[in-house]
Amino acid sequence: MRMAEVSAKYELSQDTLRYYERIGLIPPVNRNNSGVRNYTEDNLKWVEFIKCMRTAGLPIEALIEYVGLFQLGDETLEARKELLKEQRDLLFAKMGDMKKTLERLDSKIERYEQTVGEKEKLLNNLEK
Amino acid sequence: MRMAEVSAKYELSQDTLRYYERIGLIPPVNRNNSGVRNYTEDNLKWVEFIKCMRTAGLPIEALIEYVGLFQLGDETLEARKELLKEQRDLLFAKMGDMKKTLERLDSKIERYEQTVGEKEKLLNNLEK
DNA sequence: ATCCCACTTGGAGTTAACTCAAAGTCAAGA
DNA sequence: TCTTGACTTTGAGTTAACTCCAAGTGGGAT
Repeated sequence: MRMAEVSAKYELSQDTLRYYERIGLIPPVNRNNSGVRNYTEDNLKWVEFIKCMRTAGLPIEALIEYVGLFQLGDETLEARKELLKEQRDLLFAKMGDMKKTLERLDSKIERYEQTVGEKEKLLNNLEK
Repeated sequence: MRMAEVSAKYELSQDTLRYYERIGLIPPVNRNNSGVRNYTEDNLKWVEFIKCMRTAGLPIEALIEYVGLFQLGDETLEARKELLKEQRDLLFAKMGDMKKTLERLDSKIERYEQTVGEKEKLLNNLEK
């Protein structure tokens, strides 16, 4: 699969795809004999995985490390597991913060609804 | 309350507190006659609110707009409500993405646990 | 009186994560 | 043959959100 298609499929700009590859966030993609990238199924899986992780806000640096460990083979299973656990816990904590804020926003909005409602009632009374 | 204390209480650097005030993310804080900030209860509430919102990742730009609207008074109740709703929905969506990623990480970690476990068993067998 | 320390301002520097621009190559179609 | 268009590389530019630095001031302790 060529870059244009990959870009469309995963909604990542071509620049971003090149950038990710350049910094080692996805493993190198093979080229045809004129240097054009040809994404394999395996490449696509990486792209999809990285996109998912980035969407959730995992830092690029940690993901680069994961990809690097992966390429070193089975020796790094344990290290990869620990890395994922660490990021999982960070993500979990962040979701906790967000949940608190979401609740706070919800009750704030609720109060705004009431206040705006009362203002309207007042205006209605004046009209009569 | 002086800045050092506010900084400690909310774990925001003094630089960040000044920055927030400079860009209008918190309303202006009164100074004593030698120009030193003196945070009132009301100022502290803003600091705490903004910290909470920022921790959840709400963009500074939206928060500046909220503070601006607030300072314009009751005319802006409706606009403020809409702004909060919009940010709430964005936050909610983001949490959805993160939940998906969290689940994916959890099952990936689970698989790593199994794989690492099997490798250890293999090694144990070799030792016998 | 002098020294220290917590503050002040204005402006420059940093980091993460892209994003864009310039100049070049190659294959296919008119 | 010439052009078009999708790609290539290298390197610079951008954005958000801080973070740091230099130079200055006012008030309290020694």
